[in-house]
Amino acid sequence: MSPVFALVDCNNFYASCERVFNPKLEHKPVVVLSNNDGCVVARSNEAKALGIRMGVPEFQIRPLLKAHDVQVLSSNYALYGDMSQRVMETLEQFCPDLEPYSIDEAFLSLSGFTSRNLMEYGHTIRATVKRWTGIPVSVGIAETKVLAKIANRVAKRTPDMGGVFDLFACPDRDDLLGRIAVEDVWGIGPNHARFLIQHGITTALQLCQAGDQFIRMHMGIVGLRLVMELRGVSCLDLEQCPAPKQSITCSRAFGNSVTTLTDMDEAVSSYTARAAEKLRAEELAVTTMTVFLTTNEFKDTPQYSNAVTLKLPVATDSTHELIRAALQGIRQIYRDGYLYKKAGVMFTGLIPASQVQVDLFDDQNRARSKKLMTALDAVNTRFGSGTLQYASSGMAKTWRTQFHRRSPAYTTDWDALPVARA
DNA sequence: TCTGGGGTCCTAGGACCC
DNA sequence: TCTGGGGTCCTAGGACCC
Repeated sequence: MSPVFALVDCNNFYASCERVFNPKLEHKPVVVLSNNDGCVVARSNEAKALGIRMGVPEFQIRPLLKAHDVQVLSSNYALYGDMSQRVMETLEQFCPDLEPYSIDEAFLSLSGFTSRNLMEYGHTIRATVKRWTGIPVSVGIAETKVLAKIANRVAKRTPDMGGVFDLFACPDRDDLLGRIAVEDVWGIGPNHARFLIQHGITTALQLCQAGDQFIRMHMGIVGLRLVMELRGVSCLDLEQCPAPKQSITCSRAFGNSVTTLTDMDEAVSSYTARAAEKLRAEELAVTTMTVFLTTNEFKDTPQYSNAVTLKLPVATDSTHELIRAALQGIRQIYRDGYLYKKAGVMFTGLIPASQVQVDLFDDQNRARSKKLMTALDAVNTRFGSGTLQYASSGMAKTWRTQFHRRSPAYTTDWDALPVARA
């Protein structure tokens, strides 16, 4: 059975989520900002039409935002995560062979569906997701993932396609690939794009026709796979059972610069607590932790960044042990006299929590600690994250990430349920 | 004078993704 | 004044072992 992939991708996902619960945003330019209201991370079509680029700092386009009455929102990850789940559950109804690829897109395997009219099926999927979740999606269909990505792009950018494009039904594929810029191919980043253009390869078609040796030598095995996929040879399979996590990170830019070890301790404590929650949610324990901090690279002030990697004596998932280690780490790298902008912790060497090797001389009471963590997570899930927290995370939190224009958590907080008035 | 070969593990860095 | 966060995979090189 020759493979068939569909890529279903939500249109302007964060902006669309906001619109579902706030219809006043309909037909207006909308942008969603990153943490600390720093950069634009999502744009409605109207905002794109104004020339607002992805990733641009908000302060640089402030006059434009004002002039066009652009609706500006802080990001609301609780809302987007929940909406993502609804979209994925809807897709699953159509096709159990589903790989959620990111918060706003999923690959479907339609290999067993070739007797159907794939284009029509795509339209049914699209209409149902819209009806059930309110989120508009685009569907691209082809025989490899890389080509499905391209098909999806075509679906999105060609309004008369109605949001679905089936590459199998394309009469002149070379012509189509010839119109796709090489830097727009999935897997070609800025570095490889620059290199390829220097060598006269500027379109997906030219990349498709490049020599295997040349690609292997300059872009490695990953690049070669990508080119094979462009040629219609499927090398990237649908990954249905997600591989176990390799790492868990929590890092944030500070709302205000941190200049004291006390504040740094608080920030790193709370990031460690957050990362530990994620760790327990995955039922993992950590053996190695990296702590890092850095100054503001955009500022003309003295620069410093450093990181330290600590091996934990026993793999653990308990917040207080991890905080203790993190604070030790911070002491090794913190230097007075800098304006710190960001810090974080990364857990690597993750193992299933059930397989922790206990040290013979281990002095921790593991059973007690496990009960405490279970209770802590339960309270914070029920009453909101941060209801219970460690004293070392501090109270004032002048460094805390800022969200001045956040929408309510419409779907995950009873108090924020939208109210319909008759 | 003549200085093997192959394997594993770890780490750092680069490239990419959304 | 104001510039995000969280991941993956691959590769090269060094340490170490037999």
